[in-house]
Amino acid sequence: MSESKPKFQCPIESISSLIGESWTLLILREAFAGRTQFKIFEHELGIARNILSDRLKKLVEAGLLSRQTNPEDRRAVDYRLTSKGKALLPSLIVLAQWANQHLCSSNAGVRFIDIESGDEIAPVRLTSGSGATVALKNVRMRIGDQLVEPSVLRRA
Amino acid sequence: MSESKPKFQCPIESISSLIGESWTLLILREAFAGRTQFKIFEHELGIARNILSDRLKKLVEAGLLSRQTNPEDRRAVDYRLTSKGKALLPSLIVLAQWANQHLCSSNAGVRFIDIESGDEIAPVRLTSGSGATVALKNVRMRIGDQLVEPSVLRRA
DNA sequence: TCAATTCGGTTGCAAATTGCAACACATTCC
DNA sequence: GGAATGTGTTGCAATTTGCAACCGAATTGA
Repeated sequence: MSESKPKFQCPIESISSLIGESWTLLILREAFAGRTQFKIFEHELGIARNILSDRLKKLVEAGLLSRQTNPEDRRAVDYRLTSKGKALLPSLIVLAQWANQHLCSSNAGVRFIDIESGDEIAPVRLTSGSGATVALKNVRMRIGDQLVEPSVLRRA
Repeated sequence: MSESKPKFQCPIESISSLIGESWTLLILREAFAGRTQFKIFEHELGIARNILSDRLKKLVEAGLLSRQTNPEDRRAVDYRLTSKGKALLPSLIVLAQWANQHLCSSNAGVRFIDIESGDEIAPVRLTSGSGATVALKNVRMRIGDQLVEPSVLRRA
């Protein structure tokens, strides 16, 4: 009764079970900002320790973070982004770009820059196989081999 | 005691308060798939009606969805993506691309295509101002005017 | 025309999740 | 050795979610 579409394993659904949980996206932000320690996560986020513990465990299980005792202080633990976790950075950037444009009036928020050029990462473009830019209105969702309604972007 | 960084309004934080809530991302998926009715959302997602009601209200308040009585059946309500909501599509696509690559073993999930070319939307690239591709390892987070630790992408 | 059905909610209550504070265990510092 | 630190865990209160029953307005249909 709870699943009406068991046919396809949906990527949005699977990622939703990760970042759709409270705190997880913010923990990832901290990880991308270079934070690795439990104590730092706790302090930066103001999150309850049991919840932080739970989220870190889940992120490790999901393979986004690695958990390793800090060699210099064996009380401490380093939570580091795995390559799988790092691969999520573009998502974070696109989300931040959207939020900077549509939610945060001031532009003082988090930004992402290319250390080689010093430039800020440019607004992400959707492209087709040929590399041509694809306009939002020309994007359709395909589920399995079936196109969903073209009415999605009809009205405001 | 809960906020240690009140200086900057963080875009990740603001978007986390939206899509970091259970169901919201899935509701948006359904909206992008062209669904507009309460009853359909409920049926497709298997979500409790009070929660669905709450989430739709929040999405309308946040300006991602518009709420309009259906002119043909005045019992029904159309929830439609606003332009602000539509602008979130690239985020959804990038998240889905990540999940398709890193979470969903089978490639049978949701996909996004360009109706002009018929091609699937290509993997999103990060670019600098000049349009050159930026490698993940060259991306740094900037908070306000301060670069955060360069150690982020150090080890696996 | 008037009863039954549908749509989009709301309400009350049980179950699950989150937050808080205290505790525990190993390591490190002094 | 004793105190402090880092990373948890545990128990309990508060909040959120899920479920089922109810409700009013609009529609259907006999």
